[in-house]
Amino acid sequence: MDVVSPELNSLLPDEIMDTEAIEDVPQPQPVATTVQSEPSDDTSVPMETDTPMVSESLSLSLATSTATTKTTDSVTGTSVSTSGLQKLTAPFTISPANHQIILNKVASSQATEAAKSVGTQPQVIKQEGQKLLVTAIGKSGQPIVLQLPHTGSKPGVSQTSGDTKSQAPQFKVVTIGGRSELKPVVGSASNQVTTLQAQQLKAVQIAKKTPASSAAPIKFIITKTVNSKGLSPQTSVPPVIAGRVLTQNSPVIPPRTITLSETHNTSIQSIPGKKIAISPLKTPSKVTVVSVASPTSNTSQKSVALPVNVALGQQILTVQQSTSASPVKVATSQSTAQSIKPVQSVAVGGVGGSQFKTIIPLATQPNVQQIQVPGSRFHYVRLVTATTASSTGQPSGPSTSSIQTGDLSADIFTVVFIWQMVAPKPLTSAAQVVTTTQTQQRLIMPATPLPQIQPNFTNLPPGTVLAPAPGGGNVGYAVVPAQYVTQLQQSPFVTLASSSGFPASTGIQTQARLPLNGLSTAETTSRPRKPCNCTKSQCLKLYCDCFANGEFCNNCNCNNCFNNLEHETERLKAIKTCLDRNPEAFKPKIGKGKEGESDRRHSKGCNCKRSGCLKNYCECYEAKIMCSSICKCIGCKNFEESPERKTLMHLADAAEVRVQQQTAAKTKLSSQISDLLMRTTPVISSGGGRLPYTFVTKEVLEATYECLLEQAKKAEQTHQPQAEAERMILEEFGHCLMRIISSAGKAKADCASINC
DNA sequence: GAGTTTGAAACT
DNA sequence: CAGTTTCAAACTC
Repeated sequence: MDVVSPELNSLLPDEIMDTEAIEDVPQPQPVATTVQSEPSDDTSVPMETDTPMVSESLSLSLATSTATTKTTDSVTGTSVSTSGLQKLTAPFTISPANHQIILNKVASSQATEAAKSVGTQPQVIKQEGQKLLVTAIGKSGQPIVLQLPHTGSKPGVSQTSGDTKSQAPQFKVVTIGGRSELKPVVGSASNQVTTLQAQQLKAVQIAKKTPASSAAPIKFIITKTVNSKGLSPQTSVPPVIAGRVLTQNSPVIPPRTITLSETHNTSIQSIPGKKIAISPLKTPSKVTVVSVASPTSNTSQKSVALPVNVALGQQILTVQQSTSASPVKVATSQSTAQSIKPVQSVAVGGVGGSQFKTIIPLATQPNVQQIQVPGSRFHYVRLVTATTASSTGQPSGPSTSSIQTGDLSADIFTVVFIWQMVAPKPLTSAAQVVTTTQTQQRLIMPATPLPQIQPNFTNLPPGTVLAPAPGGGNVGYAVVPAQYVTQLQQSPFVTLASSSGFPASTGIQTQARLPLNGLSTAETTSRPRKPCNCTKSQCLKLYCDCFANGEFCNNCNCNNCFNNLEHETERLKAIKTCLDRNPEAFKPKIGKGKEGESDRRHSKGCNCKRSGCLKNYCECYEAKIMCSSICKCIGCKNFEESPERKTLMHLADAAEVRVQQQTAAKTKLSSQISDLLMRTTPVISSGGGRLPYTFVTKEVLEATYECLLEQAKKAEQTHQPQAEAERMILEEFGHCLMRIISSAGKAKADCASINC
């Protein structure tokens, strides 16, 4: 494992926070209750934000950001509403030691302290001593610990704060934020089968400790919605099983994968991976979920797609399940997945449908968990050590999971940032990377030097780059290119699609998109990155755009390419070399300008001499920005008042308009031709608006031919020029076609009138 | 598609 | 840090 200098952290923020590169996912603006992350959080996450997306990026809010979150069962129509729910703008914290997942920002201590100040305990969902600590980022949120229930716990039982031993056999719907009553817990495993199959909804109840008494816990709702699609009625395994929490410490405990996610045509797969691809990336638009898996885990993981709405204090984590998810697979995977792997993964689907967050168990640490949270562009994952987690329970049934309030005492050692949600792809068994994207993904995983966790990172695959956060103490960062995930998925040994329980998403764009050179997200996402053509650099130098963008070469034309998983060592070395040479080598070149200057400018400026900075040789021009004072160009014409530039821009605009018009014309013509063919093509079946008869019959063709021939003869007799003759013939042909179409339409109408 | 131009990256 | 070389993309024909 390589640790890069703290400078790496400095380059992360810009890209991370550059939300322009993030694929646009509809995210409703939070109502007044939305909690904004504090800029001060940047201390732990040194990000330079070109756009004020901090809160959104860190937000786990998925389905709704409004104060009131309502989860409705698609089948039964039952709904659970939580008032005062807000976006949970908290990163995840994972405690490998105690299976704790803390959804909180680096400054989780702040939230924890705040919670303590009000006398509240972090809400914990425990399973056999495993805790999920969900805390709001920044100030107002109180940490919530989701502790997995013991197997023997009874369904529907709400856990009070401090009762870490009590176990809930199943997920419960818990409302957090002012509501004292607990939602009825979803039925037991057996019940869940029926209930879930019917309702396709799973609710996770999370009890929140109240400051004064645990009797009236504040609730936040975690609901799981399973897509009925593809769900076989005979399926013996209910989606609820997916949410089952098993004791990781137990050797026979099946790997736990809890997917709280929108399954929107996306597949989430948790694969026991041995590697984590972490590499410094250049652009913010890419976010890759990196899995830190134990090399020893070789069993299948269970994944559960859960729409989760988590309201914590004033913060809310909302996850809605998409309808496209295949619950059948989930159930299957869960039923099949058994105790071999100690991996827990939680996937949370957001409204956007393509976004996921995954918390993956780190290495062999039993406490490591995977969490996928869809719906949030930017995610935070922190790994913390939980000192109070209890792990004695045995996983009873697939449907048993409980949420308890519990103590949170953990040492933060690792922080994982995940942003740029993407459509999940099948994961490889060798890697625990969970998410894939239509857009580029990048995973930044801060790693802390805690000794107990350090061993885990030794299992990271080559290419992993870990960097300590500047002044972050025990917090560091690791950047992983989304491409890594893609490669893992493309690897021959990656075949979890069938076992993942999630349908493999189709049409997923494997090539990550970067807001390269300041291009907008739409620009970068609308067109695929050009394949490189490197011949001598082995794609391991910045000459290679793929490498420079932190991507693996994919479908490129390069020769002797080393920018792939097969040459991880070389790649890592090259990355280090580049970083040694220039710590900001992978930082976006287009950043924010000085005060009063343009919002975007080249970080280093160009050095053009002959192009006048009006050709794409110039990086400024290529990025569609003006040259700035830091440029060293000669004969620059790329400034605001430049007539050459204006002319060029006008020409470019005109050309673009022409292209658009041509495209539209082609589309229209194609549509017309298609429509014509539809009308004239003989159709046996009368469905789909097709004409029931064959109108272009042999007789029609012969008649048309006669007409055309007659027109030709007429032209010849009148000694018309060839061009005129052709025109006449074509004109006649057009008339023939019109008559055919007219006849066809009339015949169809007549047919319809007689109901044929 | 081949060859040229260009400027960033890499090297000295 | 400056000059030179290498490199791959952009551009031209």
